Amino acid sequence: MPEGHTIHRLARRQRADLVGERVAASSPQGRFAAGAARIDGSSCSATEAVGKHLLHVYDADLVLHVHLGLVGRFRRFRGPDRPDPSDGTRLVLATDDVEWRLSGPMTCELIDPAQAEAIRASLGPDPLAGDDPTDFAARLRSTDRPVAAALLDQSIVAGIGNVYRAEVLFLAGIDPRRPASAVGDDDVRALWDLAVEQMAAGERLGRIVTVDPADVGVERVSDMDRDERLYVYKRAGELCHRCRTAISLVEVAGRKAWWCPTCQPF
DNA sequence: GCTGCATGATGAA
DNA sequence: TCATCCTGCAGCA
Repeated sequence: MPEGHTIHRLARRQRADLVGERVAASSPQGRFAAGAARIDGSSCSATEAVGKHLLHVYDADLVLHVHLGLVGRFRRFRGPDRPDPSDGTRLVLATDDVEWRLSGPMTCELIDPAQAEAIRASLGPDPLAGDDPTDFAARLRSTDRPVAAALLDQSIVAGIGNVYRAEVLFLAGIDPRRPASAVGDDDVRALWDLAVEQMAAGERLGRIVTVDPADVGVERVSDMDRDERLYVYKRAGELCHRCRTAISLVEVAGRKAWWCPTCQPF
């Protein structure tokens, strides 16, 4: 489930679990054996999320860089009854009482602080990092590509993935195919504010829920059915929670984009 | 048991 | 634009 909110949540929880602790690192799968050996026994001094990139700092300026990609997962285990790590476990980071297991990452590597800085520099502003909306506006406006393509471009805005792009465009009332350069000032600001609000909610909740409970006739998020938690994502042909129009599907930037033709005018 | 995805990104064509 | 990589799991037979 890796969009930016997932990575920020991981950084926060791993900070509480690992920072200041001596960490035992290993690679059951073997593919990161050399890297794990370099971390093993050292102390974690910081964890940080930058868009969809996760960084840990260990002794001697050793930076662990993880990008989960589409299928990567970090799972937390504690207590006496822990299942054996799956065969695909690339990395285990363990303290005396808690253990994090990484599987399927697109990237898992050791880098130095300069390389970490290069990653930060390659990314646009991150809605979950308190970054600058003006910077977002300038970057978004600089392209004629469809706004839905721009929102997935990590150098324009860091951390948005396919779910949030669909949901934020719905909430802002913008057709995904509208050229980014033609999105008005108020709409650009709304996109940013909605991304901040929704991704922060996702970070707290540990999953993406964008629907206002009132729109589906319940009082709390916890009362919503699984298929009611999103307005448009993966809902082609189903009815819009707000206006009952059938949700449409279009491909933008090689990824599926769902939208409501009534709520999201071109 | 097998197949086909999936909230991502890249490099070749 | 397409093929490819990374893994786990749901939905099948």
